[in-house]
Amino acid sequence: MKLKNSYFYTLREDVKDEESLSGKLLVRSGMIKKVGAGIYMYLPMGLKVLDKIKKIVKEEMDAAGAEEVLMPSLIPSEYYETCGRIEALGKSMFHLSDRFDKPFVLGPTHEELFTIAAKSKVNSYKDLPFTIYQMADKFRDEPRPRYGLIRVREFIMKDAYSFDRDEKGLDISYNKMKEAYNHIYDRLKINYKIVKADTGVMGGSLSEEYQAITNIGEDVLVLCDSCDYSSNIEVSEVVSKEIKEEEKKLELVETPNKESIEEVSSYLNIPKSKCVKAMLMNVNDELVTFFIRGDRELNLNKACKLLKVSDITFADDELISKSNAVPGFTGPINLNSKIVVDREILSMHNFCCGGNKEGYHYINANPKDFKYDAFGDISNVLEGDICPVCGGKLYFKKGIEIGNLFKLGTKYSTKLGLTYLDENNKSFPVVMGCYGLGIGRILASIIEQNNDENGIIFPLSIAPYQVCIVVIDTKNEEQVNIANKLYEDLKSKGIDVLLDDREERPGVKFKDMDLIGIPLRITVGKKVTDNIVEVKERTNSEFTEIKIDNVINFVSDYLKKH
RNA sequence: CGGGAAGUGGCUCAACUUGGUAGAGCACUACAUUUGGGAUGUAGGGGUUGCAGGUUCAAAUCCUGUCUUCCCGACCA
Repeated sequence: MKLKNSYFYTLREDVKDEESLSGKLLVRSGMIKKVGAGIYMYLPMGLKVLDKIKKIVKEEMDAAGAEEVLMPSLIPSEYYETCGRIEALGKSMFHLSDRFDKPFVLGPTHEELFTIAAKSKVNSYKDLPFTIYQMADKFRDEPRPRYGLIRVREFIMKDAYSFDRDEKGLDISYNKMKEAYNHIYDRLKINYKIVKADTGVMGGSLSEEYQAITNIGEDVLVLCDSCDYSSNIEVSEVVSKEIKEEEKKLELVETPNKESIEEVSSYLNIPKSKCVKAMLMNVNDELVTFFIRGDRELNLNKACKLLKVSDITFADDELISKSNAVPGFTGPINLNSKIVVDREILSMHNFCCGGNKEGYHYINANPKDFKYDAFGDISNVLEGDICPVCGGKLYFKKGIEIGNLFKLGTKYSTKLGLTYLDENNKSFPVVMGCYGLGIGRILASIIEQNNDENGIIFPLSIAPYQVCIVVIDTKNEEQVNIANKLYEDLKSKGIDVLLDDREERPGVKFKDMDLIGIPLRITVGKKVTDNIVEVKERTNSEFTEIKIDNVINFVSDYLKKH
């Protein structure tokens, strides 16, 4: 592509609309433009990168034997009713209706349609297994779109679905996809981790996430310093060691105006880990008090699962007033509300907790001192906790979820009647897996991971152009001719090349080429009279002088090596 | 939805506190001098100050409402 007479533009300053690094760089480099919160246009340079990511994904999907299809985005609501997902997906679905008031949704995820597609094909066990996928827009009414392309409301997702006769088959299909994903993220040069995760609204038994490691990450990844344990904090198991000690006598002590764990702990000089804190919550309009160790946080995801509910919120004053709980001084002893305790509490001794009386806490409380309705692992892991696998020490990293794998099982096939007949003419539901990956989010993650003060540093595999040629003096005919010749020659070799022939000062062109992250730059300047041009890598401040005749070979070799 | 911040030429901001009819930098146009890391000078073009209402002789500025965007919390690729 030649930049003169092209749409290409860049901005010299950050826009105030974007806070994330990748968002700023994408907008400044003219790759995307915001239309509304979480809605963006992809402009030529950005689309070029997007297409390269898509191409890699497609190549690996095809290599894994998956076949591409395309599902609609506009879908009659009834398709989502069968599996109860209008309810499950709730407000995150965009609803609309046609002129006859028939309800439609914009597809937020496509398990149902893929299951229905599979029904057309599957009758016998001989029709299995197979995997189909698509690369299409998804629409989700996010509560809070943010961070540029990282959390948007309309996005391109590659979603694949595997269909097998049994769990064993699913394992094979699943692992094939996992391998394909590994190839994809390796080729994209992403620094990622695979972590265990929650199955969420998709349902099923196992979920693993591909997480790009970045500081802007929305997820906390729990990793172990001595084994390869890795898990999203939302499902990471808390393992605590019981410290045996002799039980002392329960005592109610005065703690005037000391409400928070922080205050109580320092007032009584008891470590936070020897305090128990109460979380007064609303579970289906019933007050439930959760008790966890003072230095931990309640994990709502785990709590919901334990109680088999979909939502837990903070209780309001009215709900709290129905019990004898005193906010700031709530403890499990003689509390008349439903009580759920973290199982860790049951192995603690002589701890401090609220006295259910304004200005009082108990010390030396023990599990035998109170009753509870349920217990389980309901709090978040802390850094330094014990690894549930090897006993090593856990530490955290932040990540952005850029892909995931689900073992769906038979949730959708059962509800939608996707069954096959086995060798004995017996009918069974098909066992499904689903595999998603966000194209735009991958783009954003790569930029989050690869940049410097001059802009984006794209890996060769997805750079909009592999090589750019900058003409220093566009009025110098010789320079222009040489640059054009190099451009044509590189192009004829199938190399993705960009010619900056704009009538701009050299500095402007250098800055722009750096900003958009082109890996290799050829500068055509004064030395053309000696048959010399310069070649420079985006990541290197040094350049190499090269005979014009050798440029093609040099570039070809470079691309082969990297 | 709760909490915080902000909407002024294409972009970044000033003027708002203390009402008097909008200004700078970048970008753009023309000319000149420049030309290897976002040039300089001169002269220009471009804004119903998010929208609607109100107060006032007079509103970017004060008041009310409303919309939008960003940031912090519950969702997810």
